Amino acid sequence: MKSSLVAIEPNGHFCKECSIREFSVCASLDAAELREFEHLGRRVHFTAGETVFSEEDVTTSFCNLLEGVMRLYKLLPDGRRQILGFALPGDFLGMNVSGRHNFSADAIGAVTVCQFAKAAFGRFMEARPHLLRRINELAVRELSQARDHMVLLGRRSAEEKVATFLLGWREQLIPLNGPSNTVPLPMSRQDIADYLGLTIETVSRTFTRLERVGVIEIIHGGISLLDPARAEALAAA
Amino acid sequence: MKSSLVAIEPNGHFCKECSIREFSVCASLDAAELREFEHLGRRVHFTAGETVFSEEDVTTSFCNLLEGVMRLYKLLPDGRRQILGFALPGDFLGMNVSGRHNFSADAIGAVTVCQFAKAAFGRFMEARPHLLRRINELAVRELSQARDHMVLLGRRSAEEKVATFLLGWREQLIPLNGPSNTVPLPMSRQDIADYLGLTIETVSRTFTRLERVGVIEIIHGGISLLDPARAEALAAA
DNA sequence: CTGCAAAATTGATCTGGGTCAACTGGGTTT
DNA sequence: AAACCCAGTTGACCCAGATCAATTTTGCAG
Repeated sequence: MKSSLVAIEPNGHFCKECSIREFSVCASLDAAELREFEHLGRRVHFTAGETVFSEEDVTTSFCNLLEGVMRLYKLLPDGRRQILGFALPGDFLGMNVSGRHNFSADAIGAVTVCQFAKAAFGRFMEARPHLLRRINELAVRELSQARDHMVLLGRRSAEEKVATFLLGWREQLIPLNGPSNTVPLPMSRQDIADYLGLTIETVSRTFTRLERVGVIEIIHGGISLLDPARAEALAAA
Repeated sequence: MKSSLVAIEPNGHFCKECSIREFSVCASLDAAELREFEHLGRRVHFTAGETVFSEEDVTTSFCNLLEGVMRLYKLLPDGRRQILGFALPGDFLGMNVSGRHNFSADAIGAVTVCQFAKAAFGRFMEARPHLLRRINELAVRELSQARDHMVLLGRRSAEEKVATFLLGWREQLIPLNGPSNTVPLPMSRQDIADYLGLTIETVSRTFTRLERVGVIEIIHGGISLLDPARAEALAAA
């Protein structure tokens, strides 16, 4: 699980060709700034299950997810896990106020990130309020998602949780893959359970029930959303 | 419940005498800026149970809580409620990215806020990156709290939830009242239940149980924390 | 003080989702 | 192709916390 051997590419990378440039923090930078910016970041690869950073680690760098999916989570001392969310390409990770990460992040499958030394990034941002504004915008959006998730965790039934998750995940994938009723689920059932505050068995049973009533079809590596309207209704949106 | 008659003070208010200046966003402003800033805000009073703003309302103003306690919450269509948190003096409310509030806020008891027109505040902030930085810092701190609360809602037992809440609320009150084992609880049992994802009966029973084992004493308008160490242990921090 | 309504507590019972355990099936190793 | 592994599914049973139903307590208005 621990990140042991990590490939770091030599710094021959150009932001202007970056696939996520228009989604991420970098979207706020102009051509001249990008040229300076690309010297700050270096691409780093992780394989399935590797930990990119851990809660309570001192934050030495921020990172921008380029490829792959990550799970963001917190652990209780006795090992109970709550997954806070799944990160997708374009997500910017590492902002905090204490100087330490306040959650952990693992690669689900292969992952590439663009890593920035905290100090250098901070200096670069110092003189560029538009970058700060962009980061603030992302933080506020994330807060809004966190609030929605609190409602889900505190007040929704298992079936509502699963339906809400499937619809929300489909939504999250739109900027990457375009809209589709075929929803890939790269994370395990255990990950889904820990995201929804359920057990793996309850998630599995709920999937089967949703399939039996014709709302979804369980396919290899994901689900197919057969009846989105019905799913919306079950989600009690 | 709806805010009907609201007292608005004439604008004879000076920031430099404001009780929360050093805690809140205003902490980032210098004397000259404060003089300009104080023309933007106006004090508004609310009485117990009044709604300060509602989810989905277009955001026309931000506000800074000056006195009193507020509950911040979201409702599901069928009336289930999740309280996201309790706001205390110094808290800055209203930041969002969609132009609409993404939660509702009620006064618990009498409340005074310092209200800023969104446009004017935005213009003021435009030229002052340090204010933006301060707001970002508050957003990031709030995100961290939201993540902790997700863990509580998704993975903790009723007893852990209640113990965690009491300790957390005591902590939150320190900047206002100083440290104390006498913890006022201005919110109702129902509010606590909706904050913790429990029912009012479970909260009540858990309080009684904690009292029976000598961890707390239930007093008028709050509790007294008799055995903080034991409470920490029950909270499974 | 009296009467009433809202908030809180307590008890009895029920149930959604957890726990424990067995089984299935696809993928990998030998 | 046999042996194994591990994620996922399914079934049987259980229990923490919800629900339902009285009380009891508190806060106030008259």
